[in-house]
Amino acid sequence: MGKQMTEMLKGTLEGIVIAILSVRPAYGYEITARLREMGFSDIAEGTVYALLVRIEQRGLVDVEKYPSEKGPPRKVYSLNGQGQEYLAEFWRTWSFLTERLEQLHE
Amino acid sequence: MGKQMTEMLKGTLEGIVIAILSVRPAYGYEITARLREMGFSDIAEGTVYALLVRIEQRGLVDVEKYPSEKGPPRKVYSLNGQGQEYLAEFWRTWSFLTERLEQLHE
DNA sequence: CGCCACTATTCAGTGTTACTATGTACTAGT
DNA sequence: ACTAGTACATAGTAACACTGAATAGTGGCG
Repeated sequence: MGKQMTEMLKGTLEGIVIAILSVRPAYGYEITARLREMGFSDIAEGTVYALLVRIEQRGLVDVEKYPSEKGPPRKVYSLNGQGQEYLAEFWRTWSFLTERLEQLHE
Repeated sequence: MGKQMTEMLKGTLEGIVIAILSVRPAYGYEITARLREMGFSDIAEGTVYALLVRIEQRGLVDVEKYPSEKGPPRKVYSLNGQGQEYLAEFWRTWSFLTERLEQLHE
């Protein structure tokens, strides 16, 4: 992945993952796969898991473990109230930024 | 400034400053002022100067010193060929990101 | 059985970036 | 002298995504 993308993802990847969770609960492996489908082909699994630990510690998501048919149990993350607030704030910040950048892009 | 904005600026602030320079050459103090006019009210001067040092070291800009009526000489930065390439790449990356996020935002 | 592929999570170490909080330096106005 | 405004610089910090590996469970194949 380009270095620019790496830097630009800082702050936005978190929002992206939380937006994914706002649709419906999901577990790490699944989220990674969905990101790849979206075109973020080079996001490492490790990156996603680290991010999930962070948002869990901040209390934005609730976690439950479910057995998996294949492999270790899944940790399923679901967005809670705080997470939804965070998401709303994320979209506000994002809109602010896109407006300024569109102006610059002419 | 919000923590979200701080993180989201990583990677984009550089692009914003370079986009500003693509319009016409400018010096640090001036760029800071322009950012504030744009609504980035809490971007510290130190942040901008550090960023300018970085992009100079990467060879994206040319630098010339001009005496100022008030205060120390101005370091005027102007975008060179490499900088323009970088800017083009920046817009491509930004477009990719906005497309995915708009999809998520529904 | 032993090996591989796929599923699923975790973690230590690294590099980059923006912020905080200063410090330096020059000029003009009071 | 003192203050305000202009202009640049920098050491230290926090946060984030990446690299590269390790661990663990299941099923299929030769």
